[in-house]
Amino acid sequence: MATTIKDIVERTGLSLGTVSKYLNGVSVKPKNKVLIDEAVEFLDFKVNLFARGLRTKESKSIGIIIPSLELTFSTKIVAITEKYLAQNGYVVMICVVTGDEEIDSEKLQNLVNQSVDGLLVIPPAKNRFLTTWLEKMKGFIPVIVLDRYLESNVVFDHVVVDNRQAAKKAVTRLLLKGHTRIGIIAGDKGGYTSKERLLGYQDALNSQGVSLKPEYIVYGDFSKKSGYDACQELFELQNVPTAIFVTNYDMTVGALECFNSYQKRIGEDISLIGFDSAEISTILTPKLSMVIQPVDKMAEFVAEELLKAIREPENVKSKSTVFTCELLIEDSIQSIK
Amino acid sequence: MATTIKDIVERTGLSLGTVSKYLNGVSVKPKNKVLIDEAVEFLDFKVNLFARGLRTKESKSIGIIIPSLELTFSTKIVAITEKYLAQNGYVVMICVVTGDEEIDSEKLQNLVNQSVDGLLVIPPAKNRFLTTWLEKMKGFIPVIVLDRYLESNVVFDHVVVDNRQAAKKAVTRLLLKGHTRIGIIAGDKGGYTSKERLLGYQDALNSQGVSLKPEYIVYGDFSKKSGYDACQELFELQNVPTAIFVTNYDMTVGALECFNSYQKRIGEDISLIGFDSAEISTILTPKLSMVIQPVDKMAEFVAEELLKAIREPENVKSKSTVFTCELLIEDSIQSIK
DNA sequence: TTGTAGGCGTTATCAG
DNA sequence: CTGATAACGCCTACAA
Repeated sequence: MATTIKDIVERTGLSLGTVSKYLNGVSVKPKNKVLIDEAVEFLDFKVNLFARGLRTKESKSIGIIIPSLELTFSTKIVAITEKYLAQNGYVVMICVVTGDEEIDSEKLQNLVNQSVDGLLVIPPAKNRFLTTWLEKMKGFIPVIVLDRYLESNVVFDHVVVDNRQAAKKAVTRLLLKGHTRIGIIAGDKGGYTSKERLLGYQDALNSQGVSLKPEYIVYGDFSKKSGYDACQELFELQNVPTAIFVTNYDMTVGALECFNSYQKRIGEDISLIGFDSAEISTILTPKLSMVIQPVDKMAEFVAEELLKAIREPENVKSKSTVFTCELLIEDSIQSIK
Repeated sequence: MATTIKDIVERTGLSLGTVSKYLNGVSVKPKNKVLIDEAVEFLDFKVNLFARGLRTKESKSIGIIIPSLELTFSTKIVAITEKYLAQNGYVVMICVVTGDEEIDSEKLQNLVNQSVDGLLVIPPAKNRFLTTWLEKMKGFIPVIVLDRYLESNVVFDHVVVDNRQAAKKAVTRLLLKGHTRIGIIAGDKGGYTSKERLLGYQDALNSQGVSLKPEYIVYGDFSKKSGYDACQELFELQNVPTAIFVTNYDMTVGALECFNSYQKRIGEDISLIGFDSAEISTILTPKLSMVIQPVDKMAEFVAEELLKAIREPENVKSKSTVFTCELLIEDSIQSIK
């Protein structure tokens, strides 16, 4: 392995400084340029990032902290940012956090030990520990937080979606189709995203003058299983809702399974709107209506933002950026006759 | 940032060597132990992996090379290995390769520049370039190849699934239900996985004495769209098959969309067996029959294997490990009356 | 534009 | 068991 700058020096007869400088973009005599290029090629030279990092403190790597890789949302964010960052010479390190402090603290430790140049974070529902950890990190490297706000006195750079508006739009659509008994499968009671989506639900009811029935609000925890359970709860009400709004992807899958178990037909028996992934929509009969987050745009935005922050740390100001969701309407919602 | 061993030295009055050794597990006087521990705690010392790496050549990181993050198979492998490796102090770097030589070569370059300690590879269909690149790497760090064999004179450590057997089992099941007009949506013509699964299909027909009809074999490229197109092709045959076997996840999704477009009912109109993901199975009505790869087991196995290879490079021998798929039977296949 | 030399934070060797 | 000292490979003043 290991051909070093010294080898280049030997082959070219130039000095260490000159070679190093050229390798870092400082201009040298055209003749030497050719000389070095040839040597680099011939010796198959690669910089040793350890040595470079020891001096520069830069690792050319980005840490991505996510709650799971089994959620299309996180996965897509990773996929797209990886592509973008790679184009700029960065490598992406994955760190899946669970919310369990003991496990997470060690993993985060490993990550920061690698001296990542920046952090992209999709916080899990339970993020107390992560938040305080990030507060410490923020002093040293850029941190961008995606998807949900962190409850912290420190101001982070946030990129989120207009959850409340999106939920309102979805539920309003149901109302306009004549539904009044509308169930909502909300996320965990405390969570920001969860709260916002629930507020949107209430907004919609309010603005259409439909009264809120508490039994139609069921809480899950954004997991598939909780979606199933919540859906079941709704099915077993005296007055089963005529439409259900599920507020994230996994719970949508859970609810669909529940529809299956109870042999309820989507649309015909009960209308359904899900969240997040268009892909799942198209394989169902009828197709599923969905609130779609602009994941691609968001991912590209955060990647750009992060690179900017790394390159020009001086003029970074933490701000909130809000993206708008789209409503995909299919036959899974039908009019009440 | 940056508290270094020197700071510990200052605080404890010990020497650099002693502190470093203790930090690396060499035993020291109990009294000094306490002293160092206290200082580490107090000063919040963290090793600088740049400096360490410069000496040891180890980065405590693993590179994972995958064709996509949007395939459950790859994603799951990443998720599970990340968990396992993290427990052992390793960090995971993602590198998505496309098959496009120009892009890939740069990304792979970045990855190896990070001096990863090992490589976990799920090769894309087009892997000529990757293969020659891996051949070079194999001399320096452990490489484990997952999912498909590489066509190379160099012997790699391979972990695959009994594709042929699995396909045979699936198709046999269809035959036993009385189907004789069985379509197969195969992957790309050249690919290893693709070929094996097709061979299994042929095995099944042969062993049941059913003659092979070429028009029932349609090739895709393992992408969703190609699954749709292939399925369409089958639908438009004079003699539409009574059952279809789709040979990977994405094409299964594509085929399902096609069923939707053509208003074909799964099971009732045409029986269907898909590949890979149990999750998708349960949200459909009727549930989808599937060939299920033991992803979890495989992932854990490769992670262990890789760590072993890193720790004891001396007694590594490249071998092939084959895992067995399971057949999940649901109502998406029905008997021919 | 080029060359020289010092140091980044660790580990490893070798005496003590 | 402990302590000094020399690398590891690169960048970056500074001087030429």
